[in-house]
Amino acid sequence: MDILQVAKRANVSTATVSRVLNGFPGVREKTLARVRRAIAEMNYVPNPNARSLRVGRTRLFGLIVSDVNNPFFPELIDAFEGLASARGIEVIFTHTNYDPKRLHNCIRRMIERSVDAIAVMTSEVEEESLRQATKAGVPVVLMNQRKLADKYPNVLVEYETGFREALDHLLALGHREIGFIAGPQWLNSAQGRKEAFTSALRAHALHVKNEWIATGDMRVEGGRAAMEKLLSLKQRPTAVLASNDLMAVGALQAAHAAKIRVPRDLSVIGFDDLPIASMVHPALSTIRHPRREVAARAFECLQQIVQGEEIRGWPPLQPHLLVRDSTAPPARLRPGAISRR
Amino acid sequence: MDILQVAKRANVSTATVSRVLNGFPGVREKTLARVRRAIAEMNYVPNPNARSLRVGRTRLFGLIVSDVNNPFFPELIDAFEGLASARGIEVIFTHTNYDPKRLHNCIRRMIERSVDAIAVMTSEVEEESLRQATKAGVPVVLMNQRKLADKYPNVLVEYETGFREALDHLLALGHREIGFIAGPQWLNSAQGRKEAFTSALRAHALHVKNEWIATGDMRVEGGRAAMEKLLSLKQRPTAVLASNDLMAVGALQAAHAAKIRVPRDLSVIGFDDLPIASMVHPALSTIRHPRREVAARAFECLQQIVQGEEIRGWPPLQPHLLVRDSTAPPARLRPGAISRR
DNA sequence: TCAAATGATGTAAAGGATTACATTCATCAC
DNA sequence: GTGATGAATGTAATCCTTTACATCATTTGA
Repeated sequence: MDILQVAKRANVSTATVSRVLNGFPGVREKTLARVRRAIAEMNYVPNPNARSLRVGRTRLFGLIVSDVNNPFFPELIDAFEGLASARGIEVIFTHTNYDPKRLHNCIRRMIERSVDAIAVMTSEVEEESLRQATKAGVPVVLMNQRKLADKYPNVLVEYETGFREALDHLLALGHREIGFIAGPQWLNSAQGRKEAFTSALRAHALHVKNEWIATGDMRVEGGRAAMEKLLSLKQRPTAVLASNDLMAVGALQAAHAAKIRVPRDLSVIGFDDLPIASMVHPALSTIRHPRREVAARAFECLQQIVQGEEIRGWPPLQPHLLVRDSTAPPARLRPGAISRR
Repeated sequence: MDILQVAKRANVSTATVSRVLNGFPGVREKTLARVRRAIAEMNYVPNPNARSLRVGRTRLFGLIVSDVNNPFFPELIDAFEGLASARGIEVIFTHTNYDPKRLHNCIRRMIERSVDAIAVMTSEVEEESLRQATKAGVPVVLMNQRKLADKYPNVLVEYETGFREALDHLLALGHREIGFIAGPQWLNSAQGRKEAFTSALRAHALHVKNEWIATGDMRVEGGRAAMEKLLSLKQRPTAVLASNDLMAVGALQAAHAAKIRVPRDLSVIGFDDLPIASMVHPALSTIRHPRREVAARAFECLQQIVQGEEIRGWPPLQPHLLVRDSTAPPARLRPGAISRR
């Protein structure tokens, strides 16, 4: 079942079979048919290792994310994999569990597998790890790594747009006291989100009130704790934005536990639009992170580099607000009081 | 940067370098050191294609799931991938989106990539698709496909145990009227779960009341609709089990919308223990599906087959009940009434 | 001391495709 | 009829590693 058998059966040389296989022009119609039939009859499939060995390309892309278990990623993976498979490219896939050391390993492994390109869709990236890829001649694309934006192709997402829309919405509802649940500032993405939030605040001529910014761990638990802190304040915000949906869900839980009703007594807005955002009660208003588009751009970008095309620069992607049920006009009660109807 | 360069630098033959690379015994200590140094200095990595071409094994496993976006799967993927990478095996990963035709494709693609083995962790499996793999000599392992259990290695999960525990719990709380939200019966897994439920009911000497079995689509929306149906009954159950957590979440939403408080007025138990189960309010009591163990067994099984070992038969895995906040003693009110304290 | 056994290393074939270059054959112009 | 042209096909080198077998050096046993 190698190409030679097919060649024999079709009474041609291996070269001709190869030409048919790869759609090269200049094979007579009749020969073509004969070869095709032979291929079909033997249901022959070419050996990808032999092919890659010779050609130097594997049609294999690497995809690295932070954490499969984080519901942010599945959609991104899905989109990336879908595009790849439509183009006959296979994806090998790993995750770092947020550990930069593991990123190093992941990249090494992928290079050893001689992937054609790597999409590093993690929140944290150390340049050192990327250098391996550069050295090995494997193109890389990153997600939202502004610090490395001039050195590596980068799919950018303009968080600020999302926050502005969220603030527009809250202001329109009448909110003026707006809190924020940030993530740990050593986390790249968390830092970016916080900066985007404060920047959006200023753009709306609101000033940043530090005690209204609590910090969580980007997970549900941390969001709950952060919200508890905000709720314990003498004067507390009437609306709270969270850096991600998981923390927003935690915030909802904290509010519920404190018998503060969302959205009547408090408005909450998340970020990302995870599937859970629409499953919790009340359904969470949130800023949709365009992760399918991120995946698509990342893929396309790699594809272009691999094919030696000019890589196109894109404007950053824009996240947009999705209004669901967790926002309403503020209660305007005296500070600390709890609405009972 | 091929093995010959390394050989030259270390003043040995390519055979010796290969021996060092693959940890074969019988290389003198000194030579070994020399070769190692050469490898390190040139930071040489062997070409996996050439290697696979020669050896006939790729150290590549395929993993096929139904749907990445279904929060059931990430943990399974995570576990599988973790085991693989610890053993120097890479995973190529696809999903069928519940479409048996795509399964066929997925398997074909993996065979074309000459993976060493395939884990088919989908709820639906058509034997026809598997035959490709058999024909190509690629071992396959399935998840919970009882119909194919004698033909293909199979990781079984005994749903019934979980349901029994759930019923034990509900009965102990005092429930006697127990409803069920089933999934579409053309879905393999949904059918299995329903059968397990009725069987568990009978094991507890409760009889199966057909109007208390509603059917959803295994998604949140379907769970909500099914629960609405159950709630509209004259005489309705005091507790409801759902075939999966997504539908249980939908059930929670329906109850909330109908101002029926869970668990005071109605107990709800899910199945799977998805991450959302602990995020919703009230935190969902559920039956934990041992999906990490499923992944581990699947992986181990494939590994054994690939290495030509005797494949071990395991007893089925047991799912267990996790009690959270969505179950409580029944209200014992007159039918249709709503508790107001 | 010598044959045999053992240990370390080397040589070269094999694995299956692609592809530069060579060849064949038909066609055409003159 | 002949040489040139171009289309179709073939030959064989190449990609890089593994590994059966060969070789050579050293040790062992009598």
